[in-house]
Amino acid sequence: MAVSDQTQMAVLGGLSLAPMTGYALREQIRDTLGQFWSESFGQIYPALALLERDGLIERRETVRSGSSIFAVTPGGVQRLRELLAEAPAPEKPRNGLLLRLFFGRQLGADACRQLVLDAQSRAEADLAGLSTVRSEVEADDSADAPFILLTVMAGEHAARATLAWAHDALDVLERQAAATQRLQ
Amino acid sequence: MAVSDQTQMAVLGGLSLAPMTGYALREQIRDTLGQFWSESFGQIYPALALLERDGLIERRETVRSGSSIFAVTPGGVQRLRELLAEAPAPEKPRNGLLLRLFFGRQLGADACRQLVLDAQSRAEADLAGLSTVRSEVEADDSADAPFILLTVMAGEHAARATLAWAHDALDVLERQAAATQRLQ
DNA sequence: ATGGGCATGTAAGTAGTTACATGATTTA
DNA sequence: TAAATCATGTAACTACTTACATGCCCAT
Repeated sequence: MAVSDQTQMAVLGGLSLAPMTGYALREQIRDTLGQFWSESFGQIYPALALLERDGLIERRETVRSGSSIFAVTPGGVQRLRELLAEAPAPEKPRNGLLLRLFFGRQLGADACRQLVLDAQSRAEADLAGLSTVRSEVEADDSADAPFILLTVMAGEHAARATLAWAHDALDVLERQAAATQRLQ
Repeated sequence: MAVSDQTQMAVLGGLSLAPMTGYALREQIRDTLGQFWSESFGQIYPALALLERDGLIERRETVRSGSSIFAVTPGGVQRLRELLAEAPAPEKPRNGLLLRLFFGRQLGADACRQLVLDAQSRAEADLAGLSTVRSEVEADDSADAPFILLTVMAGEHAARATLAWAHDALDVLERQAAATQRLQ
């Protein structure tokens, strides 16, 4: 199956930070890129096979039989730069939360309120997690650190925006509930 | 082909606001839900066929031959409420901008700067568009309006967060460029 | 020795997009 | 009357996920 440019970019990029196994790469993507990117096993291994075939990554032996460390070759770095330079694909958003709120009249104000509270909790948890990541990134003086910090900052701003929105949204829902009650 | 619950929800929801043709529904989804939802023709028509088969929507004749207005039936409203009550599917994020910035060391600080500036422009445009939408929603005294307002507010908070982040990010990139220059 | 985590890979299925084909109606 | 727009629908394709199959290695 064809492997998309997007997936190749994530795989080459991940391996460019440090050579590792496919398994470790998947954990790396889930744990450090998870806030804004996702790849599944079913994408990663075919991508590794393709990139190896094209000489963009190479397999290094490990002590453990049946496993290998993948490292980006000079050609792979070149390819990564080309991929990164492509314009980001326009996103096709699918925000289940906002879709439900949009049709909130059918869902009911109480359920909407609960959805907002859930989003609030998630944003609080994200913010806590990001503060840990920020400390790590700030302690890291590698050349990658300043760029990684940009993505941490994006997560923080987004989470704080969610908290501020949740506050306003609960306000609207409360006033709306009060107005509905008056009509009854 | 199977039509996902998500698509059925968007289609039923859209038609619940007002009966319309499939074509108009697609425009409605693109123009009013576009900030947080997307559906393509290839999904909408099969969904309409399925929902009609199940008696959840009905086809009303129009003057124009070969076209029909679709309206939600009582059973369709019931189904919509069930779908809305399902927990939102966890998002699989794919933010091409943040992925590129994460590997910004390979992309280069100048290109990163340009990406941030582009995001800033888009956020400004979004904010301007949303202020128009907000006026419309505030003037609308239908029962749907307060819920639609919640999604408008979410868009506004997200856009303002992007602007604030862009400011900080340009700062980081500038300081980083200055630091790099000192080393040369 | 066995259960759990590390590791690689494939197959089947799902979801969604794009491009195409067709025709009606309106408008310039 | 020609072009643009409204309208419906399908087929081929792309991308991605999930579940499964397999085996290694370490700790208990």
